[in-house]
Amino acid sequence: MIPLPVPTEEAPEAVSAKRRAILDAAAELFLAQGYGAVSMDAVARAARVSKATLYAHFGAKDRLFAAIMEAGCTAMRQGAAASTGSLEGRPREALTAMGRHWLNFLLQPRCLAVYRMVVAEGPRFPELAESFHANGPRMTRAWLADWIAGQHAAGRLNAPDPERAAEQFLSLLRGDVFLRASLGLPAPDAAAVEATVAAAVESFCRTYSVD
Amino acid sequence: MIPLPVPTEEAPEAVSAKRRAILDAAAELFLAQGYGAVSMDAVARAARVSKATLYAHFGAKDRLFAAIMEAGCTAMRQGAAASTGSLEGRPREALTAMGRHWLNFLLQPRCLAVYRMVVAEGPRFPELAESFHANGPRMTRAWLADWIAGQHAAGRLNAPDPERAAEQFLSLLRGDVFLRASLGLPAPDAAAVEATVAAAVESFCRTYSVD
DNA sequence: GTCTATAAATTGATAGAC
DNA sequence: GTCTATCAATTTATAGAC
Repeated sequence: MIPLPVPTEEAPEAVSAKRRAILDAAAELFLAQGYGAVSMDAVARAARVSKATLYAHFGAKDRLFAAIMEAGCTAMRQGAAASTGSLEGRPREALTAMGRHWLNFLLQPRCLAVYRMVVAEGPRFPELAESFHANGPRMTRAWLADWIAGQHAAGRLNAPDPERAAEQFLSLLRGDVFLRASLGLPAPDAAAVEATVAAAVESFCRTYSVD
Repeated sequence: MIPLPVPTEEAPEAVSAKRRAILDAAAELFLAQGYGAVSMDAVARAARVSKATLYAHFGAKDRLFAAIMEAGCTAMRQGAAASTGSLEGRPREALTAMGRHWLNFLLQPRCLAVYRMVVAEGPRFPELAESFHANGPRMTRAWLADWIAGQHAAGRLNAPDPERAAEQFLSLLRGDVFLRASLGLPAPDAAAVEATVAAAVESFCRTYSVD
């Protein structure tokens, strides 16, 4: 399981302690309670900083929020890279390992919180939704499609449309487990996750294996 | 066949005109802007009603919101019923018709808004998330699984685990199209929708057709 | 039931001292 | 850069008249 790094936009050395405290506190509050429910007062209190300091670093509430979420999108990309990087061996084994890795990444509370915020505040922050999709789902699919294309060329898979095949595998992986988790319903147990991965791999292989 | 519950919308006669106006105005505002961004003042203004009247009917903001969203969940069930009700004929044709219907339903602005609100406010309204999942995804899957089980028994499909098969078909249907739409990104065109449905049906049939 | 008017608290944001 | 103190606007919610 990949630990989702604490959202950090700037190099730790270059960030003052106050700014770091603000970013940490704001990330925790925003991701837990949403944009509208968090006041600048609450952020200042949690960061043990005055409101004036808060506004000295980030000019407005929406700019602070955007900074937090942008960092969250960057973290998404790291998770995607870690998952797709594990594509080795024959298709069935490679997909099982990658699928297990990716789904467990998606189900992390931090990752779910980022997803929830992007869905919730998409209309208010359009560029945030685009950044999230580009760094998360689109990038993962591109990497997976690239691997599938290689397997197709090598004759180990029969997938003339790698992008579509990648999309389908990732959709199968999310399944009801991710849907429930994104709604905040009780977390699924490890067996449910494993069963979803196994079923996704089985379905994918039946669809795209060489006959 | 699972009994098809009749949508329980409040009888129009039993609802006063003011209450109706409040519900309509609040639904439009909440679904468009979210819980935190909508003030009771704005609802009263949009419904052409005083705030005191608003509070006479619904004691507090969260109760009004809950009423709106509960109605939204009921609407989900209607959409699910309409989609799964069209399962007729041979598997491939039935699934194509049902899939097209269901995905187009999911992509409606109203449906997306409900989904977005449930995801966003799930932590604040836990019973809302449960109601949404029960009336939407879970019910659709149950109906589809029931149909799949019938096809399996009739020897037209090979799906020993109908619940899993139904989950996979619905996951394939959502695909990237629904993901993008839920994030508020530019709406997909009809061709993309149709291609997703066709690919889902193709994949499902390869996985679960009788050999 | 419905309204006008207002209470009481909180919000995002700033001025000015150090 | 950081603080205390405060502004003006807005928030949820409620009295009291009709």
